[in-house]
Amino acid sequence: MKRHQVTIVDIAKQLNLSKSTVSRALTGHPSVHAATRQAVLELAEQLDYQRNMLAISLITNKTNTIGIIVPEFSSSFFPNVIIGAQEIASKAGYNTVICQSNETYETEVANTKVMLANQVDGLLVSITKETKNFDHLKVFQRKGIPIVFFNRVCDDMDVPKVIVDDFDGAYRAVTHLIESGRKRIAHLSGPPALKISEKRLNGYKAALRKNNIELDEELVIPYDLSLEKVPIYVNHLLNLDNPPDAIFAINDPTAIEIIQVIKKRGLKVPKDIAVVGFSNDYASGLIDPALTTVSQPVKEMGKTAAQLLLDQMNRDVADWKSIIRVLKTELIVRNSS
Amino acid sequence: MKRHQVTIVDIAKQLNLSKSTVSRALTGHPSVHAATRQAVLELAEQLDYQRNMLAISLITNKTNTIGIIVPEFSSSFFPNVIIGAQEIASKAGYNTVICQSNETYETEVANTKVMLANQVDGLLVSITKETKNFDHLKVFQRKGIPIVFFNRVCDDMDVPKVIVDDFDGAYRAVTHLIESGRKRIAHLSGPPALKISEKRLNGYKAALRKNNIELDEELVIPYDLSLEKVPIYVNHLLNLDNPPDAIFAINDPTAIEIIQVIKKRGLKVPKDIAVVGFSNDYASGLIDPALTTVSQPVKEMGKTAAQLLLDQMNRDVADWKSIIRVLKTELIVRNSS
DNA sequence: CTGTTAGCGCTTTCAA
DNA sequence: TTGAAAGCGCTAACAG
Repeated sequence: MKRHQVTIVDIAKQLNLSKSTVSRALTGHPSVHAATRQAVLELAEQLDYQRNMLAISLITNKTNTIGIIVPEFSSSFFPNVIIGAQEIASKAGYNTVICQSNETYETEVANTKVMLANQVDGLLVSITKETKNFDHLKVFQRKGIPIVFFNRVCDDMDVPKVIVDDFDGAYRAVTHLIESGRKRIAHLSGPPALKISEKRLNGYKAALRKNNIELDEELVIPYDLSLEKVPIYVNHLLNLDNPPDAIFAINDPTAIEIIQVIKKRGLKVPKDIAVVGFSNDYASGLIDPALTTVSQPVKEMGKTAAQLLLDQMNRDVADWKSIIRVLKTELIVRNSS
Repeated sequence: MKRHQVTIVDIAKQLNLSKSTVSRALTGHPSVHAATRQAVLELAEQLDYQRNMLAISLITNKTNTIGIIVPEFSSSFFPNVIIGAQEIASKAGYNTVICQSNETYETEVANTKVMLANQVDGLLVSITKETKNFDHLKVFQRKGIPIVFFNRVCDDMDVPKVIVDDFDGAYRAVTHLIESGRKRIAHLSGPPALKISEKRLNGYKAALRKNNIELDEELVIPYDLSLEKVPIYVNHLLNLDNPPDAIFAINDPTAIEIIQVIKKRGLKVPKDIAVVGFSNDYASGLIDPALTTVSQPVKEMGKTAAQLLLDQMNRDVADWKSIIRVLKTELIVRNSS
């Protein structure tokens, strides 16, 4: 069937005006007779006229849409970042198109194609744990479409980034464990390719060093963030001749899994072994024992990233800046440590 | 700055062909010489040509986009529905635009405007707790844009809906409580305007009736789903002369809040009072004690809704059907009951 | 202040 | 099989 849409021409005909005059009236152009404008606006209202953004975008080469690509959607982290970003974007008159890459490189590449097809005016990205090649993202730079990274950033590209102070957060988390008397602190780390893994690992190491605890490589296990594998690593750690008395996890979902495994083995958290996470996800306060964790200003991160993106979009390509905004974290001590 | 885009004209010029031929080659039109097509395709590839969907949409009056409006984003429920819906949509070549209404009617109305501006080809909606007037949604029907409701549906409108068997789920949850010896079962219900509230309430009542337990109106409290108000109602219930020995909550977030409040008062779940939720959110299995709840096939719901929408979109308006798809729930008994 | 003209990038008749 | 021309709905010069 054929949908009918009310167009400027319809209004122009009924009012015996030219298209351009109607257009001007509609877009608030100053040089239109007040009475004319009034008439146009009234009729438009009455006819329920909607501007055809497709046509406008075709001309202006702007879609008023920003794209957001996130690795997943299931923990509370990314949805909350998105809430923040949408708040800022919609205030500035931008819509958002959201894609999730499902933590796979191929999907992420496909997502960028979608964004290109949608002709987004800007892109917010948090990369997958697999992403090592960034050509699909560099395309945007080349096309003059600004990009801002958040959380999981790409060091290769000279664009704005919003992160938290991962090093500092990890450092404080581990220091807290040491101060509560833990001697052998393990770290279930993330994929080495991710900057956050590296920085949190460095924070962990620095805290040990500062307190004259020798780093035991045996206690540091990098893993690929597939939660179903956590039991393997935790059991491995607990089966060591000299098992750890604390585990610092790369993130909260991991820490929560760790606690489950420990409990299943009949050990007590934190008596036998303390656990600390990173993120302060919604579930972390609810689990038993409640998880000690490093909280990130999640919504804030979304807002900041969106704001940075808007700034770029209103600038000439030549003036693009590659600011790195580092947000503060906060250590939340609960019962798991 | 001026972004440059490779267009059909560029290709046509280089190959000394007409725009139309290039267009035909690109769109896989049969009547084009094999060699010509080959040449066009190769050059397009080499030039990294991207079809301008705006222009195509302008002509075809189709955007290949479906809209999704959800009340919130913070529990695990809606993100998971969206994952399911996106899976089906993208397989069919559709992009998705997601909006969250933040549980307020005004935002929902604004969201529908966004969807209209984006000229979505179809809409998936779960309404807010406040939505009583549906004019903003009926607009879509009038314009020939199909709508499918999921989870929170509108009974006023004759369109496809995907829900779970709320009555049955509630019935079984409450029956389970009765069978485990509970005598005074309270129900923290949702806003009466929402169908799910009504149906779960009816399931609750039916289970009581079936077991010859008289309904005590004092034990049924409808509330507006603002979690911060849960303590008020729970404390009220616990302060009754004859307090309940179980609470059935409209959903999991509510149940989780209830457990917190009970624990804070120094009472034990489930010894002193059992709690049962509805949804099987991610957090529900983690909380202490693990929550007994009615699980819904969440991703499935998204998939079904998207499929129903696609079906409508490929049909003439006259043939639109208003199927109601009811998905099965499952009672998951854990430690809170 | 208003009308005319051209054109955004593409598809789609209608001819050749 | 290919080309020329018209037009999707709108805006943006350029005239008047």
